[in-house]
Order: sequence, then C-alpha cells, then structure tokens
Amino acid sequence: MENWDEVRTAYQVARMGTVSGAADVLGVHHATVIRHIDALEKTLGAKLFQRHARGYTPTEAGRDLLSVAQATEEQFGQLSSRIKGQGETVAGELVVTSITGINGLLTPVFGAFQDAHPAVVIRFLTDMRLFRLDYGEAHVAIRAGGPPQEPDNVAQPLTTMRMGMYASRSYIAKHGMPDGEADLHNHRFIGADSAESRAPFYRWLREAVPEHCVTYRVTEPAAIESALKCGLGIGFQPACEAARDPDLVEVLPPRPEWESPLWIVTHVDLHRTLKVQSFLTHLKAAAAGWAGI
Amino acid sequence: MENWDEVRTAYQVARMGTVSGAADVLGVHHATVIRHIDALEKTLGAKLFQRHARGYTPTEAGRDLLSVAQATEEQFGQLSSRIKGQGETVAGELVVTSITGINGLLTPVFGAFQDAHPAVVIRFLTDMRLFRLDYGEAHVAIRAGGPPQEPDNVAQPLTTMRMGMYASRSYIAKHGMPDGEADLHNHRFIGADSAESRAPFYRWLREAVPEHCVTYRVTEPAAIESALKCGLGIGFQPACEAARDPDLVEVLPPRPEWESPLWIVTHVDLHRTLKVQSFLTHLKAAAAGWAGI
DNA sequence: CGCTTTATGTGCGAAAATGCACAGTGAAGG
DNA sequence: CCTTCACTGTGCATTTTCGCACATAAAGCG
Repeated sequence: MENWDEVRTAYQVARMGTVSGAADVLGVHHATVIRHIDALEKTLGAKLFQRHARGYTPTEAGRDLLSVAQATEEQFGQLSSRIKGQGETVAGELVVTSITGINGLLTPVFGAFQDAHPAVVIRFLTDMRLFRLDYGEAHVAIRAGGPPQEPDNVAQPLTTMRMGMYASRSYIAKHGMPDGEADLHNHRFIGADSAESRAPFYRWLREAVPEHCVTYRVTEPAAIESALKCGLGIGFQPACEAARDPDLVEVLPPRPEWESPLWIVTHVDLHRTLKVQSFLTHLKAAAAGWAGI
Repeated sequence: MENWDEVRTAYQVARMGTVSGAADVLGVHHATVIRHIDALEKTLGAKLFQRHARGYTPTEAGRDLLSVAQATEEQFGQLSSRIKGQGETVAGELVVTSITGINGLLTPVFGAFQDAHPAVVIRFLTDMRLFRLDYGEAHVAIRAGGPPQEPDNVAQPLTTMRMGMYASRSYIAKHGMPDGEADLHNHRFIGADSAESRAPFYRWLREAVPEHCVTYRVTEPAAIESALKCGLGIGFQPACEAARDPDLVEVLPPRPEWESPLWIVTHVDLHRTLKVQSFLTHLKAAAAGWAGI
C-alpha cells in the first residue's frame, strides 16, 4: 500500500459514491480517478467498489478504506492547520544560544519578550562549544568576533560590547592601582586559557604585558567574574556588566580597540518566520538601549 | 494539504534524516524527494526541515508531521493487510438472495457452510423484488427462469427444479382426485396473481385449464403452501419440498416441461473472491444431492 | 593537507500521469 | 415508450513528473 494519493482518491469515491463527484472534489479528471481506483485495486488484489452505471458502490473493503482514510484526512487537516498557524503566531519553542558573559544583559530581554508573547517557551543555551544552527540546535545565536560567513546563515550586527579592565576593591587594596599602562607588568592578570584567543582585548593584552603576568587562566568566562571578585587579578569585563557590580573598580577605561562586535546569527530557513523575526526586532530594540551603558 | 504522496515523502525524510535515505526507502530518485519537500513546504508556507550538507533535520513542524504520518502509515498498513487477507479468507458477511420457496432446500446448505466456515455471517434475503447484484446488495443470487444475461453478472446453472402438482388430503377428500388431465377443468387451482407469470408450469396451467378454475391467486409463494394445506385447491410445488409434507398428495407427477432451471448469479467483481467461490462449490455440491430427491 | 565518501541541488531528456473528446449505458421522467 | 440526462470507460495528445548526469559541498581519514 504505497502511493497514498490513490488512497485519497479512493476515499473520495467512497465518500461521494460516484467517480465524477470524486473527480470534482479532487479537481482532476474523472479518467484519472478511474485509473487510480484500478491501480489500487490491482495492488490490493481485491475490489474496493462495485461499478455500475449510476456510480461506484463501496464493498466491505471499500467501506473499511473509507473510515480509515476519513480519519487520515482529518489528521492531515489538523496537521496542516497547526503548521500553517505556527508560522504566523509567536508560540512554541524559541532556542537562543549566546556567548557566555552577557547573561545579565539578555535575561531582561527574554523576560520582556515572554511578557509580550506568553506562549513562547525560551531555551537559553550557553556553552563553550558553538551550537550549530544548520542542525537545528537553535533558532538564534549571538556570536562575538568577526562577521560569521557561513552560508545559509544570515548575520546582522547587534552591537559592540565595550570592554573595560577591572579589578576588585580587595585586589586594589592589596596591590594598588596600576599607574598607567606602563605599570601593568607589575600586576597580575586573569586571562583566557587558550593562548590564541581571538578576542581583541586578549590580543592586546598579550602584547601589553609579559605572559608570566597572566597568572590565572580560565576557560569558562563565568570563572573570570569569580576570579575578579576574589581579587585574583585584573581582568576584562563588559562595561555594562561591570557597572552593575559595585565591588569592581575600573583599572583602565574601555577602549575602541578592545571592542568586540556582537552578531545575531540565524539560519536562513528560520530567519523569515514570524517567531524569529519578532524576537530579533525585540532584541535589537533592547540593544539600542545598551549603547548608553 | 492535498497530495498525500508528498506527506509520505516528507515522512520518510523525517524518519531517515536524509533525502538520499528517504529516496532509497521510497524507491525513487533523490531529486524527486527534494522536489516533493519543496512543494510541500511551499503549500504549507513553513519549513519542515533544515537543510545542511549531512542531511535534513526536521523542524518542530517536521517532527509534528513525522508523528502524524507515522500513525497514518501504520493505519494504511493494517488496512492493506485486512483487505488483502479478506480476499483470501472466508469470513465476514455473505449475502445470498434467492427466490422464495426453496428455503427448505437452502437452509441446510447454509448450516453446513457455516459449520465449515464459522467466521461467516450469512444474510439470507428473500423478497419479491429482485435484489441488484451490481449495487452490492448481495454476493450470490439464486434465480429461476431463463439464464440471466445482464452484463457484469456471471450466471451458472445450479439445477432444475422439478415441479409437481399437489393437493392436500383434505382437498382430495372433498373434491376427489382428478381423473387424468382432461378432468382438471372440474377442479379448483391455486395460481400466481400476476396474469403473465413467466414460470413454465403457470404458462402450462393457463393453457390447460380455463382461467375461472384458478380460484385462488397469490403473490407470495409461501401463501401457496398455506393454501394447499388448507385445501383451497390444487397447486404447483417443487417436488423436493412437497416430498417433505405427508399431507400433500401428488395430483400429477413432475413433467419436464414444468421444470424451471435455477441459476446461480454473482457479480463479476465478487465472483472470483475466495468467499464467494467456496460458497458456490459448496452450494453446487449440495445441489448435486438434490437431484435424487 | 589532500583524498574519499556521502550528502544536496539543478538542467535536460525520457517516461508516466493527466486531460480531452467521444462512445456506451443504465436510469429517471414525461 | 421514447427522450434526456448523468455517469462510466477508453484511445490519443499533452502536460507534468521523474530519473539521470553532473556540479557542489561538507565531514571523515590517513
């Protein structure tokens, strides 16, 4: 029983009682209907209808098919409604992945978005590894660095993250405030574990201070925040995040060359959907407010 | 959501995860699969899959379709099994129509057939009107008279019904036994109501005795039996039926020219099914035994 | 680093499904 | 009884669909 279209044709014939009536409903020629029925009966090896000049009367098998196909049509109709409606409403899952370290910025955005669209379930994934948009792992990704150039992904700039150099008050009390850029090599720094971090501020750091000054190296960005608070050294933080923490003091103010551009990346298949689009506009509106921070 | 074949294609893609895998399962070229998916997504206005070089990952809508179509495939498979199996087993309904008046002959046949095939439900329809085989009103019809020549009906001779002329003992006691054929016009007869009955023995009767001798006319053959028993007149009965009734005496013995051929008629669509065929062989075997009656 | 494997995607010719016209037939209505 | 109508069924032309070949791309592997 392959060829589901023939089943659909037979279903309409059983429902209408005539080949012509079924052909009208299906929008095809009645000859097509006859051929479908003939083919289906041949593969099934049993008669579905008794033919007479006034139409087709379903046999026992035909009535069986009628009831099964009726349920199928209903199921498909409901499925179609769900899928069609889903594209036009903002509901269901919205999976967002982001670089770590900007939770403080994003969480309020998610909250406001869910207020506007209560039917949305948000999954916010942050991990060291890059989530693959093309495998359907996320609808929206927030990435840092250069513009992602993968095909099938649409990337648009979100904002640039202003980075500053911070230390905790306990560190300053212990080691003092660096006296300008030249004094930095006398201090301890918190840096990325990977030697070749592509972040612009780390590249700057590698040239500004000797390697032995970076005394605490981590992989997890959240660990930087912890290390900063414990006074383990001086480290980079997004200006907006640092501003929230009264325990942090600014060692050096944000510089343009430290800035890391943030990108919104979506898969081209999902980019045009209303759900993604409405989140993108929401996110970009929120990002416009971040500029002032 | 018309075109169920596209749904089936999308289902296999969602199940396999790749277009090529689905094409193998479906036995078509992978280009066909791609076109089906494209067409279905276009009509639904939503993406069912995310395309990437390693295959197709179903979206939320695609997973929805997967579960619906999975149920559909299962339903269709079961339907196909039922229909295919139904042609090969002897089960379900068996609708038999017959001329009235041979219940006594047929009932034992039905009983023995049901003993052999317990899963069969027999509907035995006897009515004055002719049941239409082409409208699916019956599987098998037992008709009398000339060979039915309707198209799409296959007719085969069953037996010939030997007819005799009978009267009850009470009638004989009252009016005496007719003294040969010439004495018949002094007796009372039970006949068919319709003047132009096509039964050969009634045609013979119309020529043998004056019309006013047929003093009791009925439409229902069963009424003849009642009238005979009550002694209302002389009438025709099948020899086999009359032999069962000790109250009836033979006025004239069966004649070849009174014989009415019986035909088994089936619709060509149902004639080849095992259910009908096995009943036909059963019936014909039983009819062979009738000859001796 | 380059090769192999396994995917997807597209233009073009072939094949299959479809539509059309017409024949044939039973049923209803006057 | 005859006409009319609606429906089925079939040969032929056409359109759609399908399969093939090839291009392309990404992941695995030595």
